[in-house]
Amino acid sequence: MMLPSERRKQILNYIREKKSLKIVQLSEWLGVSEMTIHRDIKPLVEEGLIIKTFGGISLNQERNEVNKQDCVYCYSPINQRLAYRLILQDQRIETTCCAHCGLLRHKQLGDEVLQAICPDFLMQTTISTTSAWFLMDTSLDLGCCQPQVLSFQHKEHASKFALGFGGTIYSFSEALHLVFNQMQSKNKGCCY
Amino acid sequence: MMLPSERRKQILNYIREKKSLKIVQLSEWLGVSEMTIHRDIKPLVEEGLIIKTFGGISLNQERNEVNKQDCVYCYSPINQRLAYRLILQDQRIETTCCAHCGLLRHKQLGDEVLQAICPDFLMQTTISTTSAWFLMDTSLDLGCCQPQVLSFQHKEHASKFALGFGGTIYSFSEALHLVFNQMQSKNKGCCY
DNA sequence: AGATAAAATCACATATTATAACAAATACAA
DNA sequence: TTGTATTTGTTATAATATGTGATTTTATCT
Repeated sequence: MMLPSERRKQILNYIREKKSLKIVQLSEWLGVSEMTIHRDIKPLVEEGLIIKTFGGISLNQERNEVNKQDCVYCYSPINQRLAYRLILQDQRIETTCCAHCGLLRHKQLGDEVLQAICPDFLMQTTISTTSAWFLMDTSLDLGCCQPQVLSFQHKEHASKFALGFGGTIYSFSEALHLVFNQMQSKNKGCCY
Repeated sequence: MMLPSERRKQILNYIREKKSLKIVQLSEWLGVSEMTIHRDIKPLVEEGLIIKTFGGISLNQERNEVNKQDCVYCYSPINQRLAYRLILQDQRIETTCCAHCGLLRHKQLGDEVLQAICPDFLMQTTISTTSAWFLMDTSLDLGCCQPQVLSFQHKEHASKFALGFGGTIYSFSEALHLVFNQMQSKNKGCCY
C-alpha cells in the first residue's frame, strides 16, 4: 500500500508525462477507488496545476511550463529579457528574474546546476553564463534587483557600454562571488 | 474511448490543419455520432473559432491567426523589445519590427497617426516616440533593419551609449526625415 | 414554386461520471 | 488498550454525455 502523499505525487508525474488521463485509468493503476482519485486531484485542480474534464483530468500546460511567472529566488515577476535560467541535473529548469538572483541561486545550488543560460543584454541572444561577462555598478538602473548585474556575450560590448554608463566587468566566477559577498556584507534584501 | 475534452481538442487541431471538414468525416474519424460532433463544435462556433456551414465546418482564419507577429512595413517577425506601435485615428494599432520601420511607416501615414509609442532600448519602458531620442549608426548590430535606429527616453542615455558604441543622436523629426532620405538615396530594401 | 435529399435540431432514453452522505478501516496519541 | 482523527470505500443521487429516431430546416434540383 502506498502513502496518500506518494500517490498524489505519482498522479502529478503521470499527468505531466501523459498530458491527459481518465479517472478510471488512475484508479486502476494506483489500486484505489475512483472516489479516492477524485479526492486526490481536488487540491491539484484548485491549485490550477491540472484541469478537470468530465471523466478525466488534463495538464495545465501554462502552469507546468518552463516559464514559471516568478523568480525562484526573490519571487518577483520575471522579465524574459533579463531572465537567468538554471538547468538542473534532475531535468528541472529554474528561472530567476535577472542575473543578480541567477548568480545567487547558482552559487546556492552548486553542482546541482548542469548548465545556465541568460540573454545578452544588448543583443538578446542566449548565452551560456559561464562564458558570459557581467557588468556591475553602472549608472543605469533597470529597476530589478540591486546590486544590478548586466550580462554580455562579448567583453567588448560590456566595456563599450561601461564607457558611457560606468561599472566594472567581471567574469562568471568573479561575478558569482562578488554578488554573494556584497549581499552578505550588506546583509539585506536585494529585490524590490 | 477518448475523453470528451480530448476529442474537442482533436477537432480544433484537425480543422486548423484541414481548414474545412464535413461533420460525417469527423464523426467517422472520432468514432462518435454526428450528434456528438454537433454538440462538440457548438461552443467553438459560438466562440467564433470556427464557422458553421451546412454539412460541415470551416476554420475562421482571422480568429486563428497568430496575433499579428509581423511588421506591417517589412513583414519580418516583430521583436517586442524594439517594437514601434502606431495608434491610428480609427482605433487600429499597427506594429513594426523596430524604430526603423516605425519611423518610415509613421511618415507614410502622416496625420492618420494619433500617437506612436516605442520601448526605451535600455529600460524597456514605453515612451512616446515624439519625445524620444534616436541613435543611428552605432557599431552595435542587432540584426534588425538597416540603417538601425535605437530609441531612448533620455538624451543622456543615448549619449552615454554613443560613448562606447558611437553613432549620432537625433530628435523625432530629425530621425523621421533622415531614415526616409537614407532609404530614398540608397533606394534598396532595408530589412532582413 | 414544389419536390427531394441531406443535414440540423429536438426530445427522449440510456450510459457514464461526479458528488454527497455515511460506514468501515486505518493510523496514532494518550 | 481506548478514543479520536484521518483516510478510504460504498451506496444513492445528481449531473453530464451520448445515441436514436422523429421532426424541422436547408440546399438543390426540375
